[in-house]
Amino acid sequence: MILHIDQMDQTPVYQQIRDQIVAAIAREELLPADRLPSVRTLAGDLGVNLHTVNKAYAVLRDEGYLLMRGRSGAIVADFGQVATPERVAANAERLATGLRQLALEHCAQGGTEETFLEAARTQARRVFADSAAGSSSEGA
Amino acid sequence: MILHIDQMDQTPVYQQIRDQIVAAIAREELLPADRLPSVRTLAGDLGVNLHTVNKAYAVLRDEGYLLMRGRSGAIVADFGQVATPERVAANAERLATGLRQLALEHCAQGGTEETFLEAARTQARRVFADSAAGSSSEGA
DNA sequence: GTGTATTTGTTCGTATGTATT
DNA sequence: TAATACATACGAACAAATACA
Repeated sequence: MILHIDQMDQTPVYQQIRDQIVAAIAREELLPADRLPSVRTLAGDLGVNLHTVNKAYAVLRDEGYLLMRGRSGAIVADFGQVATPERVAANAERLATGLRQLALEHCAQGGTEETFLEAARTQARRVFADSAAGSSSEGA
Repeated sequence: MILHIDQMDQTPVYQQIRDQIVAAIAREELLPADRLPSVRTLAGDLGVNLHTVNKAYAVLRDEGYLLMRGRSGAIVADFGQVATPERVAANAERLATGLRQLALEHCAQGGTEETFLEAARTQARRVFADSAAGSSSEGA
C-alpha cells in the first residue's frame, strides 16, 4: 500500500492519510486482519510527524475501520463482524447526509435530478469496478 | 428565509449560514436577483458577529452563488448567466469528487453499488421534490 | 531468567493557522 | 485591530512491549 501526501492540498494531512486508507480498504488492497505499518514507519515514509499518522489511525479506529490494541499494531477490521447496529445506523446517516448535501448544491447550481444521478452512477461504477478488479488482480 | 444557528453543532457558524443559504437557493425560496439582508441585519437576527456573516457571504460569492458589488448589498446570482466554463467544470469536479468519496466509504464499509445508488436516488428525490414544491407553495 | 537495546504508542509542550467575538 | 478559543502539525521525552545476547 503506497500513500501519497499532497502538501498543496488544503485538506489536513491526517485526513488525506485516512481517506487513502479507506480507499485501499474499498479496493481490497487492504483486507481484514492485515497489519498496518507502525505510526513511526509510515510517518517516516510520508515525511510527516508520527502524531499526524497516529491521529489518522485513531480516527479510523473510532470509525470502525481499524482495530488497535495497545502497542501491538493496528489491523484492518472486518466490518461484517465489528458492525454494531448503532455503527451501521451512523454510517447510513453519514451517507445520506453527504448525498443530500451534494444534491442540494447541485440543485442550487441549476443541475437536475437526472444529471445528479448520472454523476452518482458514474462514480459508483468506478469505485465498485475498481473494488471487484482489486480482489482478483491484487497480491503484490 | 429563516436561518437557524445550532451552537452545539461542531461545524463553523459561517458554514452553517452558507449551507442554509445554498439550501434556500436549491428550494427556490431564494431566486436570482433576490436581495439578501445586510451582514449587520442578518448578524443581528442570528445573534452572531457581523464578521461571521460576512465570511459566509464571501464564500458564497467565491462559489458563484452570490453577487456582491460594493456596498449595494448581496444578491442571488443566476447560475445560468454567471456560469463561466471554468466554474461549471469546477462544480462538476466537486460533485464527482464528493460522490466518489462517499461511494468509496460505502464500499469500504461493505456496502454495494446498488445500496449506494438507492441512497442517492432517495436523497435526490427529496431534494429535487422540495425544489419543485418550493416554487409553488413558497411564500410563508 | 536477566539485562539491555529497540520498537511501539502515549503524554507533554509548542508553534501556527482558523473561527469567532 | 485585538483577543480568545480551537484545530492542525511538530518535537522531545516517557512507559509498555518485544528481541536478543
